Amino acid sequence: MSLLPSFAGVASLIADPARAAMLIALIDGRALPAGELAYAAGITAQTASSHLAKLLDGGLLRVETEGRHRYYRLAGAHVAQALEHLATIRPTEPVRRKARTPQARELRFARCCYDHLAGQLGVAATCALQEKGFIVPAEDKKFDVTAAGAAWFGGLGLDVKALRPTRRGLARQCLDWTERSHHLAGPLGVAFLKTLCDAGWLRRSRASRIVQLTPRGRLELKERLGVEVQPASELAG
Amino acid sequence: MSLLPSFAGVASLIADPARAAMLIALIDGRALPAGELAYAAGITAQTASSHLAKLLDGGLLRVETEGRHRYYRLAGAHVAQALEHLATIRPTEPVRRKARTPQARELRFARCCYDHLAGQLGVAATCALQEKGFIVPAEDKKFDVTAAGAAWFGGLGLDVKALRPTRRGLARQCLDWTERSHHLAGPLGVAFLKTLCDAGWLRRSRASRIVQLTPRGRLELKERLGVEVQPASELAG
DNA sequence: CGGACGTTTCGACGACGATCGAAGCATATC
DNA sequence: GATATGCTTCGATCGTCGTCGAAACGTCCG
Repeated sequence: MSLLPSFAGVASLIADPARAAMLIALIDGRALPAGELAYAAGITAQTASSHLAKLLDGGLLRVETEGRHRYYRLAGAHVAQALEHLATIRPTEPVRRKARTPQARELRFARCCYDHLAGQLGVAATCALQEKGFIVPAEDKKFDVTAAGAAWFGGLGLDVKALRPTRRGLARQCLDWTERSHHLAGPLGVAFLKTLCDAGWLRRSRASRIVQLTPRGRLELKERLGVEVQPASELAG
Repeated sequence: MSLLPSFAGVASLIADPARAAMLIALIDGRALPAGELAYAAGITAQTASSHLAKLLDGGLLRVETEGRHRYYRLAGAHVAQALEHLATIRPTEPVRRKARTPQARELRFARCCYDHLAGQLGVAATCALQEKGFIVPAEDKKFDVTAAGAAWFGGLGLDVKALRPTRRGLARQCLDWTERSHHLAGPLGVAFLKTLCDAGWLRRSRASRIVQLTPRGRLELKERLGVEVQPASELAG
């Protein structure tokens, strides 16, 4: 009866490895041209074009034409969320730990998700903020910022009151890809990452989504938040 | 980089219509035997068995053997969440409204989901119950029944106090497929549908899951709940 | 035990769809 | 205009997977 066209249909769109690779490449919200997505998926331009058309129809992507390029991006945050939730499902068997590339390791350690901090560092920081009572989980996947929290952010030069909440609130809980936990997102999350970068605690890579923790940043995070992390290079993987 | 090997794999498990139907049948957390799932998906027992084995491997289902039955259920709340988020993705385009068969139209208008009311009518009624303050959304996808609500149900001859809550509560929020919203489920939902049928407001079809709204029912629902709906036969699509 | 029932395994068939080569369009560059 | 580049459409091939019939396995019941 096909009462659920969207459901299985959407899943089948994600099910193809090539399409999944493209979606993953787009998950941080960037817009990429078709050719680059083809490269990311390891397929020819023709095949990629066909896939992109399907994802477009399926409501997973949006596209903007600019000159002779066509830039594709996720249709919205709800798509990113759905993808992230999908990733929480794992095969039951103890999946053999694959040896990760150094890059993958760094990416897992700290990266930007849209414009906020994600990865082990992002989750650790968010946990610490909660433990200190600076932010508290609220309904609808949001965080409330406490008075103490506003003061603490202020000490970093981040004026919480100056931030303009979007329709979805000031601070949101964003499910973390690799860590299976939440990290800080929303306008506060964006400002937080920017503040930490400006202060020289973090460094964003230009080419990828990797975020590096500087020695200075490591020290400050430990002192101010009690967050103690190993740099990516020392992680087992 | 294959940071998420299981990603496309999990999606492909959901992508099959038969498997999707089984997952949907399980989305409220109940455990169902293989045969019933086969029936729900409209396939033979052999085929269903193969699908169930895959879903099991994929970490989407758990199973408990009891006598000669095998009861399958979702592997956890995270699976249900992922499924629901998937359902939020819709084709962008007001996809050319397919001419639905009269049956599909009726099914979309009102049907029973297990033993409670679903479809446009189910969602409308549930929304009205919330607006009137008779039920309020609670944690863990449950509804709480207010004192006013208990009184209102009592006026219908439905004694809320006489209902025995299951382990999952007295009233639950069940995701509605076609309407992309929640409707009332759980013991209260079951009793509600039964009461409305007994009162002659609704009529359940014996062969299918279609539920018909009688003229009397239409009038009563409008007066008592402020619910105003068009009968299925007058709907456009 | 023997028969009924629920479930799984095996094998074969058939259809859907992912893929790429070749060609067609559109835009940019000279 | 002519040519290169980025992307899409068309057509054909091929592998994969969903499907069911037949049969085996296990449990319940008389």
